[in-house]
Amino acid sequence: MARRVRTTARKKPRQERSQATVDAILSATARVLCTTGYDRASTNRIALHAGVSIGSLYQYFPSKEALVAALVERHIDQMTSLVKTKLAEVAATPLPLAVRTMIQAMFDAHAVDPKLHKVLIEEVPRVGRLERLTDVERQVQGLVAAFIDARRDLRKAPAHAIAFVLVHAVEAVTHAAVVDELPAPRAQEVAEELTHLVLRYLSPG
Amino acid sequence: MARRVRTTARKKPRQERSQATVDAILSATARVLCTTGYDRASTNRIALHAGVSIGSLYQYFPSKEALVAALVERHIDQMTSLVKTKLAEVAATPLPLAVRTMIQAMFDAHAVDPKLHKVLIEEVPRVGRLERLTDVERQVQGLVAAFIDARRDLRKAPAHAIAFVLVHAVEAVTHAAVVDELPAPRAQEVAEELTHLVLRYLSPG
DNA sequence: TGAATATGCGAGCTATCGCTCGCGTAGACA
DNA sequence: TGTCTACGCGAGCGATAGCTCGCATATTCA
Repeated sequence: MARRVRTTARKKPRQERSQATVDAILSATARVLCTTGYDRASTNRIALHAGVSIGSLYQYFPSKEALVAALVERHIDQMTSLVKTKLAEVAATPLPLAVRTMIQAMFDAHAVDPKLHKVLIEEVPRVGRLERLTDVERQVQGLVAAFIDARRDLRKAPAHAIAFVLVHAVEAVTHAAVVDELPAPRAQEVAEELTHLVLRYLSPG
Repeated sequence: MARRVRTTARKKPRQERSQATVDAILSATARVLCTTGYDRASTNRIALHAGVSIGSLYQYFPSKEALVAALVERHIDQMTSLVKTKLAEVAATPLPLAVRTMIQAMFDAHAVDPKLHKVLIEEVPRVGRLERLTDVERQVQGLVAAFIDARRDLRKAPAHAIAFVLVHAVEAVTHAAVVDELPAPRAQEVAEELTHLVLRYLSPG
């Protein structure tokens, strides 16, 4: 157990069927992670659930770490692409609308695959390639800091500090609302309170 | 590996030396968790680092889960006792001071053992007895909700929603500041911004 | 059609895991 | 001092982990 050697890709799929195999493996990884948790999610079990031999799995993913890293990548892309496009869209809109939209986008992003997100955040060790999980937050922080710098209608304070507080606060509340599986009306209340929190915080008054 | 059977205590230490053994085991668990991560932290390795035989370890902790649960308990107690006493202290003080004090208390609580806290939050699977980790948050939320209800000088909104947003926001920002190992001046900035965030949010204006 | 290549297979290797159990030793009490 | 019990020990068990490797089958292309 736990040898963690090769983390780079091993072989690239050239034919259609092999691409299907790769997809099946990744999907199975997500399913098994959700149902059994990280340390019970053995590569053998994943291969079994994917309807693929363990040999095939290791033909495309050189290690368990690489496998999970690939899944993380896929999941992160799905979430961030959603948030990034929204952020670009609202760059020039009035602040209240912009904030409301972004918070909704955060909720939507977390709704992509809440259970997987939970496992990825709460159980996957952030070593090696898996560190990307934390990288993304920094990346988003940068974008938000830029967004804040570009605005003159906000209270003045170090943009990096504002971004730090804002990103983590919004992320955490959204995450908690989704992970705690709040019923829709409660979630709605929380989303509104969160919007309120951010708007009050940013207004120069 | 991974049998997870007995989770209740096995034997209670009666003599002094055995209490020392238990302490050594718990401390070693914390150290090994921090240095190797959760899934590399085997019971054998922990016993080794504690200078104790694997047999002795299992004399006091019936399973790895129980061992980690005990450590979680100890860590949580250290953190929450600090926060709870402060919360009681400031119950009747003016809001700005109360908030400032509580946020400082949160930073202090996270400073108790940041690395352990990080591992406990990010890697330990929340199954069985380990769920207590999430229980605490709900508990704190209740206390804060009560605190809010007791005050008439705040904006009116469902106390539970306010508490939800507040607790998760403050927790996340504090946690991030400590885990990211922000240099002191940056941390100070963040703490001030966080205070600002909360005060703005709570003021009725 | 046949050679070359891409893909798929799974028995099984080694390492390590969580944990047991039989036995030796230190301290308490008579 | 002898007896009883709390405490400590560590070889080693069964299970399972991550992963390899030799071989079978499907596909491409000449």
